[in-house]
Amino acid sequence: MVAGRREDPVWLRPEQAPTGRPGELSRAQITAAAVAVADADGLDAVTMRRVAAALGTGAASLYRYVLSREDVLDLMTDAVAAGYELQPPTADWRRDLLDVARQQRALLRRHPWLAQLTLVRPALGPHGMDLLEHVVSCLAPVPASGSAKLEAFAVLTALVAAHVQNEVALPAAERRKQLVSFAHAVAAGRHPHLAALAAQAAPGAADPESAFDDLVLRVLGGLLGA
Amino acid sequence: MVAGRREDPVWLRPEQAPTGRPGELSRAQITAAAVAVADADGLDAVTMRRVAAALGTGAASLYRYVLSREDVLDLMTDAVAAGYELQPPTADWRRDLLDVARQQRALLRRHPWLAQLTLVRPALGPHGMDLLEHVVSCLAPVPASGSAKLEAFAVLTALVAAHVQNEVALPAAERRKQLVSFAHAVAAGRHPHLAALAAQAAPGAADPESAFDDLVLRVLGGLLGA
DNA sequence: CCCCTTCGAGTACGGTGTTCGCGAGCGAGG
DNA sequence: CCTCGCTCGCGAACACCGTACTCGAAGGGG
Repeated sequence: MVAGRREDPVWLRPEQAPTGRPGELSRAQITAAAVAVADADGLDAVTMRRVAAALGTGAASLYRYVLSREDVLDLMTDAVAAGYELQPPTADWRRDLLDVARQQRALLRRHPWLAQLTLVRPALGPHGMDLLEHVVSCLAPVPASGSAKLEAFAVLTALVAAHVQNEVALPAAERRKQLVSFAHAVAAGRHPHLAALAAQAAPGAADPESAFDDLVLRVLGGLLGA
Repeated sequence: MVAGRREDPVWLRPEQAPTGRPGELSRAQITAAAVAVADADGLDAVTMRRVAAALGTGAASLYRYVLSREDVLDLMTDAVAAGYELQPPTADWRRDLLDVARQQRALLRRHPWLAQLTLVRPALGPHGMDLLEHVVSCLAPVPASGSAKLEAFAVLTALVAAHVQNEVALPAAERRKQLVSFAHAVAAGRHPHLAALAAQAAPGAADPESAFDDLVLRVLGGLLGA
């Protein structure tokens, strides 16, 4: 029960050795520095050297606190998850989960790199577990199997992350490529239904907040029964 | 109208110059080699040097056919999308879209790296456009706005990709970490609802095929009306 | 046939994550 | 109080990576 096996998640490994010279840094500091770098210059800018420089130390020093760069990414994910303000469940689980989704969207918009991380490297640290506990507790009155509830959590998370990624976290060049491809396909004439869709035009794009709410509620309804 | 601007997607740029010495390779060959490497050793193994080596050439040569490594990834995505066997729409759009989702799942399982790519770098090449056209045509009788249909396509794609990623495309070490974290959270006792869920146990996990079908149909129902 | 253009690819550059080795520093045991 | 054993900090090094430059070589249209 001493914990700390190399293949365990970061959060279960002891941060410091119990004996010897104590460290000058902490995982919390490393995590904060990494988040700051990612916020400023994106996820690719989160290199060991860069994070270390932000802390005024050398890259190799970080490995005293962390096993790999992926550990840093996991820590970043959970650090942001600490930002949820979980309200006690009400009688209306749809409202409760919509609130969670809205908070997730807000966090993802504040940290655009998180969308990619959530999608490609789903990590559940302590704060992620708290979030999951909260969601499951909100769903207590819903007559669905436990696995269905876990699935709902996973789907909701992925849905919001993908949504925000399309909203803000995709490089402008990528979005431009999509548009050009679409326009080209329409112009080529071999995609009549797409052409019809394009002709129908986007009707001013209703306010994105309520569109998001609507999307989440629809998916939730489908997942967990009307 | 000559096409070929540097910021256009790969598929719109001419593959070869119209004059001068013709190339010995082709984008198709490069794409096939890259897919083979990814199938064998994962997406991270798809390096310019490795793909070039598989073709018996040098890394720098690939840049005669491709602007960057990201171009190669886009080509890989669309190459797999060529594998869809799109049936003519029936009267039952739910069945039609479920068929698409099943095919997508099968393709993703055959090429596990694609899940990550789809989630993090959604690319719509010619075959992707054909797929989108097909989905939209299946949805013709559905009374929903065009943007709602596009949204449904995006959600469906992301949903299936995330699902397959959790099924097969996540490294065993990652899945293990999730389990350990979960068990640890339950054992710590501060997550009663999670503990209840764990106690309730997974009831033999019903056959994953029908679970997938069920998930897709539920989400579709929520998205596009009962 | 020749020349212009493109192709092939060796070499090089600046970067990455990670390991090694070693001196420095701290805390505990005698 | 001193010393021993440990850990920490971190410069240097390794094996790669994506990509730019720069040639000589090679093929096809005039």
